[in-house]
Amino acid sequence: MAKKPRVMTDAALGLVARRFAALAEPMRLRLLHALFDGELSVGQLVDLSGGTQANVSRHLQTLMDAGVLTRRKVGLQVFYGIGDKSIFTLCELVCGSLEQKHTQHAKSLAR
Amino acid sequence: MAKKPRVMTDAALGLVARRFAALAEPMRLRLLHALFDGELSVGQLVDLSGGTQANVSRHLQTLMDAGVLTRRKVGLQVFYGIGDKSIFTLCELVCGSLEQKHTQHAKSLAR
DNA sequence: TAAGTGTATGATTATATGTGCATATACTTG
DNA sequence: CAAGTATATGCACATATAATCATACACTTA
Repeated sequence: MAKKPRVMTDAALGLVARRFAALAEPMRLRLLHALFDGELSVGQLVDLSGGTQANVSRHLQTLMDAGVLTRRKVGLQVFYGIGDKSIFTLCELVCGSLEQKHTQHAKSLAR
Repeated sequence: MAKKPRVMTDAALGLVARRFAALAEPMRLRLLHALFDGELSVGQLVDLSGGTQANVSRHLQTLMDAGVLTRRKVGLQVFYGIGDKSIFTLCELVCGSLEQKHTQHAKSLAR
C-alpha cells in the first residue's frame, strides 16, 4: 500500500476553485464593485462598466452560476445584486494584502 | 460629455483578478492546503498531491508569481511555504460560504 | 397585434491555461 | 570529474474562456 493522504475531496476543491475563478476576471470584479452599493439593472451595469451589453450579460451569467449574485426581474429590466456577503470580505482581504505588498515594495526601494 | 465613472483603476482590478486566478485551480488549492501545516519540498508536495513533478513545479511557479508563496532552497531541495497569510482567511471564507449553501440546499430539499 | 426596448444566447475567433514528455539545470557525493 | 538526485523548463497539444456580432427572446405599450 502507498499514498493517498488527500485531505480534501476533489469535488470540494473543484467547488472552491470555481468560486475563485468567478472572481478572477477584471470585468467581473468591476461589475461586483459596482454592485457593492446595491442592486443595478443590466443596462446600468453596461453604462458603468463601459462593456458591451452582450459581454456584461455573459459575465453576470457566470457570476450567477457561481452563486454570487441575486437576480430580480422587473418588467423588461433585470436587477442583479450581491447574493453572497462573503464577497465583500474576500475583495477587502485581497485588496488589503496587495496594498501591503505595494507599500512594502515601495519601502524596500526607498532604503 | 458622457460616462466614465470607473471607480477602481484597471491596473488594480487586474492585480486582484490575478490573485484570485492563482487560487482558481484545484491542484493549486491542493498544494496550498498541504502547505497549511508548514513548509514542504517539491518532492513531498508531489507525493502528497499525486501530481507529476513537472506539473507541481509549474503550479508552484504560478503561486510564486502571484506572491502567495515563499521559496527556500536547501541543497538540492526547494521548500515552499505560505507567504501570504490572507490565503488562510480567503480559503476559510469560501469554504464557509459553500458549506452554508450546501446545508441550505439540503434543507430546501428536505421540506 | 405590431413596434419598440431590455436582456440573453448561438456562433465564431483569438487567447490563455493545464498537462505530459523529454530534457536541461543545479547541486551533492563518490 | 563522473554519476546521481531534485527541481525547472521548452515544446506540443487539448481544452477552456473572453470578446464580438448578429439575432433571439421577453415584456411593454401604442
